Amino acid sequence: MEKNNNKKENILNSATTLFQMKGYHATGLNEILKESNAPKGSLYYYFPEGKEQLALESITLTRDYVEKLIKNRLDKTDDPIKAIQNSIIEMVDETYIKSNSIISFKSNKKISINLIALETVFTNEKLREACKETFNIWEKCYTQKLIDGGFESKKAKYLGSIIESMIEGAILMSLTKKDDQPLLDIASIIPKILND
Amino acid sequence: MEKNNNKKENILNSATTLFQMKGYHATGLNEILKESNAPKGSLYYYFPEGKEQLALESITLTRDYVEKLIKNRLDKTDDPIKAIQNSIIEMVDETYIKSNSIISFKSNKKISINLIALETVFTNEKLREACKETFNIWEKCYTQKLIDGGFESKKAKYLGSIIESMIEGAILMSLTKKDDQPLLDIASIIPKILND
DNA sequence: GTCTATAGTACGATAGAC
DNA sequence: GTCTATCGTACTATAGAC
Repeated sequence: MEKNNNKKENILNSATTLFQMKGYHATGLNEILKESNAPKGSLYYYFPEGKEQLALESITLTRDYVEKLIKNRLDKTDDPIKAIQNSIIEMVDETYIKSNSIISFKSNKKISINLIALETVFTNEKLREACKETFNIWEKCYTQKLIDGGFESKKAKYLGSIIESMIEGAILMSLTKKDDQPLLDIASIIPKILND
Repeated sequence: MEKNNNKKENILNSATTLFQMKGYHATGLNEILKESNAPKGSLYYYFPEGKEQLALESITLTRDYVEKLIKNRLDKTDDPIKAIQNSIIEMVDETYIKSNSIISFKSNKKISINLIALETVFTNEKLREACKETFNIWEKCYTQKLIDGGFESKKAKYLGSIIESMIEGAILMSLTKKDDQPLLDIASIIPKILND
């Protein structure tokens, strides 16, 4: 049973990394299987609904993993403004891909669902809904931290939406430019946005 | 000659819309040709380097189109803060896709290269570079408006980076959630970010 | 210059041996 | 339960008729 889970986990981990790096449509099942050293039969045994199920579980895996990551980081500092600022700076180490690309992404990092979100906006409602829910959960981490820090509920929600947009946008820009400056820039503006 | 351009333009316009909606890998050449009522021979006559060239020209088309759009909108208002805020609000009408999806996107709208940017980060340097340059050009529109409005050059550049990240992130969120609130939220916070 | 037919490959998925 | 062989379909790209 543990063995089964390991096998399933291997396939899912490879799929998650590949979907996040290359995208849903550019990633072939053969590639996933090659990466995880599994035969095709295994894939359809553990994921009977095929590629879509694989993507769905990849999204929820990333959702839960990143949610814990954010919460752990926010817990490290009492002041919500500094906590949020620091948590963004910590993201830089994960997202910024140096010229020797891939490596940092490849080592089982689960960072971003931005690519699969955009890929499915017009083409796959089920996956789009999963991405939407994921963003909402991450957003709520920031909102809750602000509420705990004394912000009024409605304002905290508004600010949480802005923070989430900024972070996902900066990840997009940092990846495209292969430069961590966009992420550092939005981290540094956080106090101005959150202070009264 | 005009005729040729029209034929080429038709193919390119169809490709641009499909790449932006479905992505580079999910869009087949057959689909582009069907949409633009052209035979396969035409595509390879006008775009001898095939799909990659088609994507490259799609990106530059969108780059120039959106650059003009942004500049025109920023020119409408003298105060840079209000000008930028209003230009974001005007984006809402283009980006927000209601339940009857697609239609607003389909009517030849060139809005976003976010999807193709993320798709090519790890897989196609040429296209990634084109996306990077596109983001830089759009970013400079905001930076220049701030400089013209009296902002110090270095600060204007820093703020331009933040504005561009926020906008692209909010587009991502608005599309994924099918909700214009993320874009409206970041528009409303602009004065707080830009005021001293 | 314009278009059709088709090559060659890779895809997602499945059937069925063991 | 595990794995292989293979199906049918789509893809990008090209060859070559007109």
